[in-house]
Amino acid sequence: MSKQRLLVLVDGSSYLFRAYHALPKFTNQAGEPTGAIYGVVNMLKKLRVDYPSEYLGVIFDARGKTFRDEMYAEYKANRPPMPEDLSPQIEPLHEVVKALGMPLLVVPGVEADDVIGTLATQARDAGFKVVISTGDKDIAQLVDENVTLVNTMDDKTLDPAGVQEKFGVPPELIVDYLTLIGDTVDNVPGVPKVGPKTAAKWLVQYGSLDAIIENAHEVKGKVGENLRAALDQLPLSRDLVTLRCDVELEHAPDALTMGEPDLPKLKEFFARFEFNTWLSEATAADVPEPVEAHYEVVLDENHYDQWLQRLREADAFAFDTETTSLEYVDAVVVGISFAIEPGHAAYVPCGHDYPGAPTQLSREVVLGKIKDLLEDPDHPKIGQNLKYDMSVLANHGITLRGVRYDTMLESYVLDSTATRHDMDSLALKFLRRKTIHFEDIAGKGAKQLTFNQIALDEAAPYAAEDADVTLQLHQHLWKNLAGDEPLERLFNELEMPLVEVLSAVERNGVRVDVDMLKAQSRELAQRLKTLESEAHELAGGPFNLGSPRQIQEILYDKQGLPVLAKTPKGQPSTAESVLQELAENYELPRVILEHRALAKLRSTYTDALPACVNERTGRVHTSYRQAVASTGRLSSSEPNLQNIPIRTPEGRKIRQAFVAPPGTVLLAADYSQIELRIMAHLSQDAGLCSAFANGQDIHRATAAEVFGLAPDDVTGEQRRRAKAINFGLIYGMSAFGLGKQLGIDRAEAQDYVDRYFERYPGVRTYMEQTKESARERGFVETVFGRRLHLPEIKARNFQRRSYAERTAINAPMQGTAADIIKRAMIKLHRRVPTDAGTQMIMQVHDELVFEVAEAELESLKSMVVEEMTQAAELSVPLVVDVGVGSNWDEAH
DNA sequence: GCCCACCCGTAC
DNA sequence: GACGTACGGGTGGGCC
Repeated sequence: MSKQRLLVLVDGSSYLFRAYHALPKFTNQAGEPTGAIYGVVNMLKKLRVDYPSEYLGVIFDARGKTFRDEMYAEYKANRPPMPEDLSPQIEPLHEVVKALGMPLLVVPGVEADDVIGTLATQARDAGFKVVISTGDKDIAQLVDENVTLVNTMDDKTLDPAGVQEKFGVPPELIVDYLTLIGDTVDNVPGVPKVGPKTAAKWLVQYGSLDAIIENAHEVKGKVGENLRAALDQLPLSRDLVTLRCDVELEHAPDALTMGEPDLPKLKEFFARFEFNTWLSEATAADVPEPVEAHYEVVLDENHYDQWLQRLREADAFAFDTETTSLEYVDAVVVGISFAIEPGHAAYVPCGHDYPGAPTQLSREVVLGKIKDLLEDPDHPKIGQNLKYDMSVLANHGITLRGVRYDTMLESYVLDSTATRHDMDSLALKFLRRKTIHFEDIAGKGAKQLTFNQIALDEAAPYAAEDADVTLQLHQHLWKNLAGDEPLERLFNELEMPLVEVLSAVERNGVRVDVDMLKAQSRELAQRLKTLESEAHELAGGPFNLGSPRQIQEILYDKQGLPVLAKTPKGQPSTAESVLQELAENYELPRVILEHRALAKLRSTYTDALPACVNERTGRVHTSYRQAVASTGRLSSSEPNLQNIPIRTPEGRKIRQAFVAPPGTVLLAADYSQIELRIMAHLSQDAGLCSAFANGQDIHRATAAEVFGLAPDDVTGEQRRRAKAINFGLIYGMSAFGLGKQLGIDRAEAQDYVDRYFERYPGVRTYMEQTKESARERGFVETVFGRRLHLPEIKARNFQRRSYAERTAINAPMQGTAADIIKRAMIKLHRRVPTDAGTQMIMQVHDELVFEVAEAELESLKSMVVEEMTQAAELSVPLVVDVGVGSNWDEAH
């Protein structure tokens, strides 16, 4: 015999009002009211404990008029408007209810009570027991032997006997009862002077409202007169208080089933509203059940074959390579680990050599047997930072394909502002799991072992865990990513396909003329020496020119120069802009500046770069980091090739050392003003759009507008100022910042800004809307759906909030530009022929650099321009400038 | 010898 | 306080 099904219906609107009035006026740090949300969610949680039914619906009133307003113009006319700190709680509450996994019903044109009446009736007829959670007495009319009420605030339940006891009439007379009493709040007229007592007395005496009406003539006294005077409007009142039980609904009661809670969303809400206990609960619940680890070490061919078979049969598998080095171009595989289901993983060592190491399968056998599988695009792979594994495998002639899920990128796409996306951090954050760290088994510092030197009983659990944890992370992260269409597309169509492109660009490397750099170093050293003596002479004694602290002492303490600015720590600043100003009147700052500039070039570039040339390839191989910059940009490190000097002639000489090998030339293609173009696209500002559409020099056009001149009459200085305005806007700069940048006073800078916004009003609107949307949604996004979370956009702390606002303005532009060039890179990687020596070798945010076989120059040039300009359809054209030369400086 | 915070400067 | 995103070199102090 099956148990009778139970449907719980929640009168959300009734609880919303009751919670609002019952609870103190909670607000979060950002000043958002949260009390009513807290109260309702608290009630819902309690209800789930009391009635853990499979079927449940939470019903709220919709906005706007209902059929009762049509029936009776005065309906609810006495009701005060909704308090202004309640209405902003409604939408978020709906979202929380959904995130709790509860079916939410908001039906326009009727009231929540009518929806409840309809569902209760339908459910009862379908054989359900129904419990209605409400604080509203009107709903007592629905009670029968299968429908009961519960007031979750005070835990009182009402069955038919309870209704009789409470109201003095049975449920079927509740409508009549309410009609006689009327409702002052809803402005339903009843019979004046008739309250609960009289209504119940009459109904007991006569049996129904109709009977009372029939016998109205015999009722004595003032109330009798009132009753007779009210006779005409009683039918209307009865209609108004009668719940409709035939509302057209999308779903039958048995479709109202509890879903799984959306824990990430709940966490987001609970964090935002500062419901910290629930936040911890949700955080604790958002961790998969830990599974027992069964890790195997594979040492013989038979065992390996079994694993290979399972890998081939799996829908997807996680793997990780262990190697001799973090340097991807030199790393050699010493083992591979696999996981197909959580808790089960294997490590296949194939290169551990230490005294007493067990006999292992050879690298040739291990890689040889798995090559086909790794190269098969139809076998999806899961990994953490797969670009590295891809490169390591390439070192052994294996082209990794089917690179489908990179957990590092899953985490990055979900939240680019997280500071770390390495496996250990992700495991701790998402699985609450403390993993074995590399340093735990390899040691650190000078005596750090390479992986092949680590004993298998330590290495195997570490390696197998890597594959296992990666698989578990993927399952967890993918649950959050899949189904979020924009993010899923960004991941599938942009970030994952980019992995192999970046791997190729890194492996291609750049040829650097080491002799040239070394010669530059020597020359710089000489000039530095001269400048140093000069400085020491001016200072009246030796000091370290590389030490800001010592410079500060000399300039401000010993020589008493004016302190024009301080560092964030409060120390007198010796930054360039400050010394620049001091240099107008003093000699020493000028010398320090020149020394600094040259010392920077030497230490960071001419000395450092030669050390980065790989011995085997003779080229420099940077690492592009795909999960670092919160806006979606790439970053480059070891060495950073994205900050090679260009502005000064001395700096540019370093670019001359980035050379094309014989038979090739360098081609550099960069987007012209891409971020301003994106600003035009996003803001749809007419003036900005038409300036780009007409191919104008944008800074000159801006100057013409701001200074009220014809473009041809704009001076160089005016153009420079307009350029500063344009860049400042992209960064969310204030008038203060602009003034400082241009060396003008704040009022003048404000005047520029005002005139700019007067001429380009769309830009101002866009910026305001972006901030507003960030406040509402908690994030901003790029044209291609990349998100950047801004939890501090509502911070009370001015500094934090302002910073979030500037980020909100900048991120969509910077991020869209990043998306666009990534798209172009993917397309070009697929199109560029690989046989004649042409290859992509660098990306610098808005620029791509290719090494091009001379014979292919013309075709490549048009291909690059085509793909870069077509990488996005904006409302303004994308323009790409191309240069060619034997070195990177010439190619500009 | 190693690590880290700080200051500074390079790029887009 | 005031301009977004990065990386990295040198100093100088603390720690082992």
